[in-house]
Amino acid sequence: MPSLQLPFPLDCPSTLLGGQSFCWNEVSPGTFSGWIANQPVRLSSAAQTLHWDNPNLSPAQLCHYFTFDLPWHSLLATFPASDRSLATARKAHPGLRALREDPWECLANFICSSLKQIVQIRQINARLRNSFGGPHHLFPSASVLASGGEIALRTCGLGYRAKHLFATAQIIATQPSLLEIPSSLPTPQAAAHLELLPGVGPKISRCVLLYAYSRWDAFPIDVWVDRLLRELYFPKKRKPFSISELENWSQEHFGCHRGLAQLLLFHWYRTRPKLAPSKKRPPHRFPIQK
DNA sequence: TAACAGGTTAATA
DNA sequence: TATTAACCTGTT
Repeated sequence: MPSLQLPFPLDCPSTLLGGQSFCWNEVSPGTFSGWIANQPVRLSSAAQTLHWDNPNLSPAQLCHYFTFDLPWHSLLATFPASDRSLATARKAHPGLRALREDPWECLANFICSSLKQIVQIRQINARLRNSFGGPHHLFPSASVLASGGEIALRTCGLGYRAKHLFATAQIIATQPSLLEIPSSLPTPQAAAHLELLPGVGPKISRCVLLYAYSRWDAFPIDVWVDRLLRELYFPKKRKPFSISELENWSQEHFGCHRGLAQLLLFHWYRTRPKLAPSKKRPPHRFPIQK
Protein backbone atom coordinates (compact mmCIF):
# COMPACT_ATOMS: atom_id res chain seq x y z
CA MET A 1 0.00 0.00 0.00
CA PRO A 2 1.60 3.29 -1.10
CA SER A 3 2.15 5.96 1.49
CA LEU A 4 3.61 9.40 1.92
CA GLN A 5 5.19 11.08 4.92
CA LEU A 6 3.83 14.54 5.56
CA PRO A 7 5.63 17.31 7.41
CA PHE A 8 2.31 18.46 8.84
CA PRO A 9 -1.06 16.96 9.80
CA LEU A 10 -3.64 16.56 7.03
CA ASP A 11 -7.27 17.09 7.98
CA CYS A 12 -9.04 14.78 5.54
CA PRO A 13 -12.63 15.40 6.65
CA SER A 14 -12.32 19.17 6.35
CA THR A 15 -10.34 19.06 3.14
CA LEU A 16 -12.29 16.40 1.26
CA LEU A 17 -15.83 16.96 2.58
CA GLY A 18 -15.78 20.69 3.23
CA GLY A 19 -17.09 21.93 -0.09
CA GLN A 20 -14.12 21.92 -2.46
CA SER A 21 -14.63 18.44 -3.82
CA PHE A 22 -17.83 16.39 -3.97
CA CYS A 23 -16.68 12.89 -4.90
CA TRP A 24 -15.52 11.73 -1.45
CA ASN A 25 -17.28 9.68 1.18
CA GLU A 26 -16.10 8.60 4.58
CA VAL A 27 -16.61 4.85 4.33
CA SER A 28 -15.31 4.06 7.80
CA PRO A 29 -13.87 6.34 10.48
CA GLY A 30 -10.80 7.99 8.98
CA THR A 31 -11.02 6.26 5.61
CA PHE A 32 -12.21 8.14 2.54
CA SER A 33 -13.31 6.72 -0.76
CA GLY A 34 -13.23 8.80 -3.91
CA TRP A 35 -11.31 9.52 -7.11
CA ILE A 36 -8.09 11.31 -8.02
CA ALA A 37 -7.15 11.77 -11.67
CA ASN A 38 -9.87 9.32 -12.71
CA GLN A 39 -8.47 6.62 -10.44
CA PRO A 40 -10.70 5.19 -7.74
CA VAL A 41 -8.91 5.33 -4.43
CA ARG A 42 -9.36 4.89 -0.71
CA LEU A 43 -7.12 6.89 1.53
CA SER A 44 -6.50 7.58 5.16
CA SER A 45 -4.07 9.71 7.08
CA ALA A 46 -2.72 8.96 10.51
CA ALA A 47 0.29 10.26 12.39
CA GLN A 48 1.23 12.48 9.46
CA THR A 49 1.35 9.58 7.04
CA LEU A 50 -1.01 9.43 4.09
CA HIS A 51 -1.92 5.95 2.86
CA TRP A 52 -3.75 5.03 -0.31
CA ASP A 53 -4.73 1.75 -1.90
CA ASN A 54 -4.37 2.37 -5.64
CA PRO A 55 -0.80 1.80 -6.87
CA ASN A 56 -1.68 3.45 -10.17
CA LEU A 57 -1.56 6.75 -8.32
CA SER A 58 1.93 8.07 -7.77
CA PRO A 59 3.04 10.09 -4.75
CA ALA A 60 3.51 13.01 -7.14
CA GLN A 61 -0.16 12.83 -8.12
CA LEU A 62 -1.21 12.86 -4.48
CA CYS A 63 1.08 15.82 -3.82
CA HIS A 64 -0.42 17.65 -6.75
CA TYR A 65 -4.00 16.95 -5.71
CA PHE A 66 -3.50 18.00 -2.11
CA THR A 67 -1.19 20.92 -3.06
CA PHE A 68 1.58 19.54 -0.87
CA ASP A 69 4.01 21.17 -3.28
CA LEU A 70 2.96 24.61 -2.07
CA PRO A 71 4.72 26.60 0.64
CA TRP A 72 1.44 26.64 2.53
CA HIS A 73 2.84 28.45 5.51
CA SER A 74 4.35 31.27 3.48
CA LEU A 75 1.16 31.67 1.49
CA LEU A 76 -0.79 32.18 4.69
CA ALA A 77 1.91 34.46 6.05
CA THR A 78 0.69 37.18 3.69
CA PHE A 79 -2.49 37.57 5.72
CA PRO A 80 -2.79 40.63 7.97
CA ALA A 81 -1.39 39.77 11.40
CA SER A 82 -4.06 41.88 13.05
CA ASP A 83 -6.91 39.68 11.85
CA ARG A 84 -8.03 37.71 14.90
CA SER A 85 -10.83 35.85 13.13
CA LEU A 86 -8.46 34.49 10.54
CA ALA A 87 -5.96 33.50 13.21
CA THR A 88 -8.70 31.63 15.05
CA ALA A 89 -9.77 29.88 11.88
CA ARG A 90 -6.21 28.81 11.13
CA LYS A 91 -5.73 27.52 14.62
CA ALA A 92 -9.01 25.60 14.51
CA HIS A 93 -8.15 23.83 11.23
CA PRO A 94 -4.38 23.59 10.79
CA GLY A 95 -4.72 20.55 8.53
CA LEU A 96 -7.13 22.07 6.01
CA ARG A 97 -5.62 22.29 2.53
CA ALA A 98 -6.73 23.67 -0.82
CA LEU A 99 -7.22 21.01 -3.48
CA ARG A 100 -6.49 20.88 -7.19
CA GLU A 101 -9.63 19.44 -8.67
CA ASP A 102 -10.18 18.41 -12.25
CA PRO A 103 -11.50 21.54 -14.04
CA TRP A 104 -14.40 19.89 -15.82
CA GLU A 105 -15.68 17.99 -12.81
CA CYS A 106 -15.24 21.05 -10.63
CA LEU A 107 -17.15 23.22 -13.08
CA ALA A 108 -19.95 20.66 -13.35
CA ASN A 109 -20.15 20.25 -9.58
CA PHE A 110 -20.52 23.96 -9.00
CA ILE A 111 -23.09 24.38 -11.77
CA CYS A 112 -25.08 21.83 -9.77
CA SER A 113 -24.43 23.62 -6.49
CA SER A 114 -26.90 26.47 -6.67
CA LEU A 115 -29.26 26.44 -3.69
CA LYS A 116 -27.93 23.04 -2.67
CA GLN A 117 -26.20 21.95 0.48
CA ILE A 118 -22.90 20.11 0.37
CA VAL A 119 -24.49 16.73 1.05
CA GLN A 120 -26.91 17.18 -1.82
CA ILE A 121 -24.15 18.18 -4.23
CA ARG A 122 -22.31 15.01 -3.26
CA GLN A 123 -25.45 13.00 -4.00
CA ILE A 124 -25.75 14.58 -7.43
CA ASN A 125 -22.09 13.84 -8.15
CA ALA A 126 -22.67 10.20 -7.19
CA ARG A 127 -25.77 9.91 -9.38
CA LEU A 128 -23.93 11.39 -12.37
CA ARG A 129 -21.12 8.90 -11.86
CA ASN A 130 -23.53 5.98 -11.46
CA SER A 131 -25.63 6.90 -14.48
CA PHE A 132 -22.94 8.01 -16.92
CA GLY A 133 -19.61 6.98 -15.50
CA GLY A 134 -19.27 3.43 -16.77
CA PRO A 135 -18.17 0.43 -14.72
CA HIS A 136 -15.65 2.41 -12.68
CA HIS A 137 -18.08 5.25 -11.99
CA LEU A 138 -15.71 7.85 -13.37
CA PHE A 139 -17.01 11.39 -13.58
CA PRO A 140 -18.64 11.68 -17.05
CA SER A 141 -16.90 13.83 -19.62
CA ALA A 142 -18.62 16.80 -21.22
CA SER A 143 -19.33 14.83 -24.39
CA VAL A 144 -20.90 11.98 -22.43
CA LEU A 145 -23.19 14.38 -20.57
CA ALA A 146 -23.98 16.25 -23.79
CA SER A 147 -25.03 13.05 -25.55
CA GLY A 148 -27.01 11.94 -22.52
CA GLY A 149 -29.43 14.82 -22.86
CA GLU A 150 -31.10 17.23 -20.47
CA ILE A 151 -33.86 14.80 -19.49
CA ALA A 152 -31.33 12.23 -18.30
CA LEU A 153 -29.70 14.91 -16.17
CA ARG A 154 -33.04 15.78 -14.63
CA THR A 155 -33.49 12.19 -13.54
CA CYS A 156 -30.26 12.62 -11.59
CA GLY A 157 -32.09 15.21 -9.50
CA LEU A 158 -30.53 18.33 -10.96
CA GLY A 159 -33.81 20.19 -11.40
CA TYR A 160 -33.42 23.50 -13.21
CA ARG A 161 -29.63 23.08 -13.07
CA ALA A 162 -29.93 20.32 -15.70
CA LYS A 163 -30.53 22.89 -18.40
CA HIS A 164 -27.36 24.77 -17.48
CA LEU A 165 -25.15 21.72 -17.12
CA PHE A 166 -26.42 20.26 -20.40
CA ALA A 167 -25.82 23.52 -22.29
CA THR A 168 -22.34 23.90 -20.82
CA ALA A 169 -21.53 20.25 -21.54
CA GLN A 170 -22.46 20.78 -25.19
CA ILE A 171 -20.17 23.78 -25.44
CA ILE A 172 -17.23 22.08 -23.72
CA ALA A 173 -17.72 18.89 -25.73
CA THR A 174 -17.18 20.80 -28.96
CA GLN A 175 -14.61 23.25 -27.58
CA PRO A 176 -12.64 21.51 -24.83
CA SER A 177 -9.92 24.14 -25.12
CA LEU A 178 -12.24 26.61 -23.39
CA LEU A 179 -11.15 24.98 -20.14
CA GLU A 180 -7.49 25.57 -20.89
CA ILE A 181 -6.99 28.81 -19.06
CA PRO A 182 -3.44 30.11 -19.40
CA SER A 183 -1.85 31.12 -16.14
CA SER A 184 -0.88 34.41 -17.75
CA LEU A 185 -4.55 35.39 -17.94
CA PRO A 186 -5.39 37.55 -14.92
CA THR A 187 -8.01 36.12 -12.59
CA PRO A 188 -10.74 38.71 -13.33
CA GLN A 189 -10.47 37.95 -17.04
CA ALA A 190 -10.35 34.23 -16.39
CA ALA A 191 -13.58 34.61 -14.38
CA ALA A 192 -15.25 36.56 -17.19
CA HIS A 193 -14.13 33.84 -19.59
CA LEU A 194 -15.81 31.12 -17.50
CA GLU A 195 -18.93 33.22 -17.03
CA LEU A 196 -19.61 32.94 -20.75
CA LEU A 197 -20.78 29.39 -19.98
CA PRO A 198 -24.48 28.85 -19.11
CA GLY A 199 -25.09 28.49 -15.39
CA VAL A 200 -21.78 30.10 -14.47
CA GLY A 201 -21.99 33.42 -12.63
CA PRO A 202 -19.52 35.28 -10.43
CA LYS A 203 -19.70 32.86 -7.50
CA ILE A 204 -19.20 29.67 -9.48
CA SER A 205 -16.48 31.08 -11.72
CA ARG A 206 -14.47 31.98 -8.65
CA CYS A 207 -15.01 28.61 -6.99
CA VAL A 208 -13.73 26.87 -10.10
CA LEU A 209 -10.73 29.17 -10.36
CA LEU A 210 -9.90 28.61 -6.72
CA TYR A 211 -10.37 24.84 -6.47
CA ALA A 212 -9.38 23.70 -9.95
CA TYR A 213 -6.98 26.34 -11.25
CA SER A 214 -5.14 27.22 -8.05
CA ARG A 215 -6.04 30.89 -8.36
CA TRP A 216 -5.55 31.86 -4.75
CA ASP A 217 -6.74 35.38 -5.47
CA ALA A 218 -10.21 34.17 -6.50
CA PHE A 219 -12.65 35.09 -3.73
CA PRO A 220 -16.06 33.43 -4.07
CA ILE A 221 -18.77 35.19 -2.10
CA ASP A 222 -21.74 32.98 -1.31
CA VAL A 223 -24.38 33.50 1.35
CA TRP A 224 -22.09 32.07 4.04
CA VAL A 225 -19.10 34.24 3.18
CA ASP A 226 -21.41 37.21 2.87
CA ARG A 227 -22.80 36.42 6.31
CA LEU A 228 -19.45 35.88 8.01
CA LEU A 229 -17.84 38.99 6.52
CA ARG A 230 -20.69 41.15 7.76
CA GLU A 231 -20.73 39.55 11.20
CA LEU A 232 -16.98 39.46 11.78
CA TYR A 233 -15.75 42.56 9.97
CA PHE A 234 -18.73 44.94 9.76
CA PRO A 235 -20.87 44.14 12.80
CA LYS A 236 -22.23 47.66 13.10
CA LYS A 237 -22.94 48.44 9.51
CA ARG A 238 -26.62 48.91 8.76
CA LYS A 239 -26.57 49.38 5.03
CA PRO A 240 -25.20 46.18 3.54
CA PHE A 241 -22.22 46.29 1.23
CA SER A 242 -22.77 45.13 -2.30
CA ILE A 243 -20.98 42.02 -3.47
CA SER A 244 -18.55 44.06 -5.56
CA GLU A 245 -17.75 46.29 -2.59
CA LEU A 246 -17.05 43.20 -0.49
CA GLU A 247 -14.84 41.83 -3.22
CA ASN A 248 -12.80 45.02 -3.35
CA TRP A 249 -12.56 45.08 0.40
CA SER A 250 -11.35 41.46 0.50
CA GLN A 251 -8.53 42.36 -1.83
CA GLU A 252 -7.45 45.27 0.34
CA HIS A 253 -7.78 43.37 3.58
CA PHE A 254 -6.71 39.78 2.85
CA GLY A 255 -4.35 40.42 -0.05
CA CYS A 256 -3.29 38.26 -2.95
CA HIS A 257 -4.15 34.93 -1.30
CA ARG A 258 -7.64 35.95 -0.24
CA GLY A 259 -9.15 32.79 -1.67
CA LEU A 260 -7.31 30.77 0.96
CA ALA A 261 -8.57 33.15 3.62
CA GLN A 262 -12.05 32.49 2.30
CA LEU A 263 -11.48 28.73 2.53
CA LEU A 264 -10.35 28.93 6.15
CA LEU A 265 -12.99 31.38 7.31
CA PHE A 266 -15.78 29.57 5.51
CA HIS A 267 -14.89 26.26 7.02
CA TRP A 268 -14.34 27.60 10.50
CA TYR A 269 -17.53 29.67 10.49
CA ARG A 270 -19.65 26.73 9.46
CA THR A 271 -18.16 24.19 11.83
CA ARG A 272 -17.54 26.30 14.91
CA PRO A 273 -19.55 25.30 17.95
CA LYS A 274 -22.82 27.15 18.15
CA LEU A 275 -23.46 29.52 21.03
CA ALA A 276 -24.87 26.72 23.15
CA PRO A 277 -28.63 26.83 23.40
CA SER A 278 -28.54 23.11 24.16
CA LYS A 279 -25.99 21.27 26.26
CA LYS A 280 -26.20 17.92 24.56
CA ARG A 281 -25.24 19.01 21.09
CA PRO A 282 -22.95 16.44 19.46
CA PRO A 283 -19.43 17.87 19.21
CA HIS A 284 -18.19 18.87 15.79
CA ARG A 285 -20.03 16.55 13.48
CA PHE A 286 -19.55 16.75 9.75
CA PRO A 287 -21.31 17.85 7.71
CA ILE A 288 -22.68 20.45 10.07
CA GLN A 289 -26.41 20.72 10.09
CA LYS A 290 -27.86 24.17 10.07
C1' DT B 1 -47.40 22.06 5.96
C1' DA B 2 -44.65 25.51 4.05
C1' DA B 3 -40.37 27.60 4.03
C1' DC B 4 -35.72 27.25 2.89
C1' DA B 5 -31.28 26.16 0.65
C1' DG B 6 -23.37 27.53 -0.80
C1' DG B 7 -26.90 30.94 -7.54
C1' DT B 8 -27.94 32.38 -12.25
C1' DT B 9 -30.78 34.45 -15.56
C1' DA B 10 -34.02 37.47 -17.56
C1' DA B 11 -37.14 41.07 -16.92
C1' DT B 12 -37.96 45.58 -15.01
C1' DA B 13 -37.02 50.49 -13.32
C1' DT C 1 -26.44 50.13 -12.67
C1' DA C 2 -29.56 47.99 -9.11
C1' DT C 3 -33.55 45.21 -7.58
C1' DT C 4 -36.88 41.20 -8.24
C1' DA C 5 -39.01 36.86 -9.52
C1' DA C 6 -38.60 32.32 -11.43
C1' DC C 7 -36.36 28.08 -11.47
C1' DC C 8 -36.30 21.90 -9.48
C1' DT C 9 -35.94 19.15 -5.59
C1' DG C 10 -35.07 17.36 -1.03
C1' DT C 11 -35.03 18.48 3.74
C1' DT C 12 -36.61 20.51 8.12
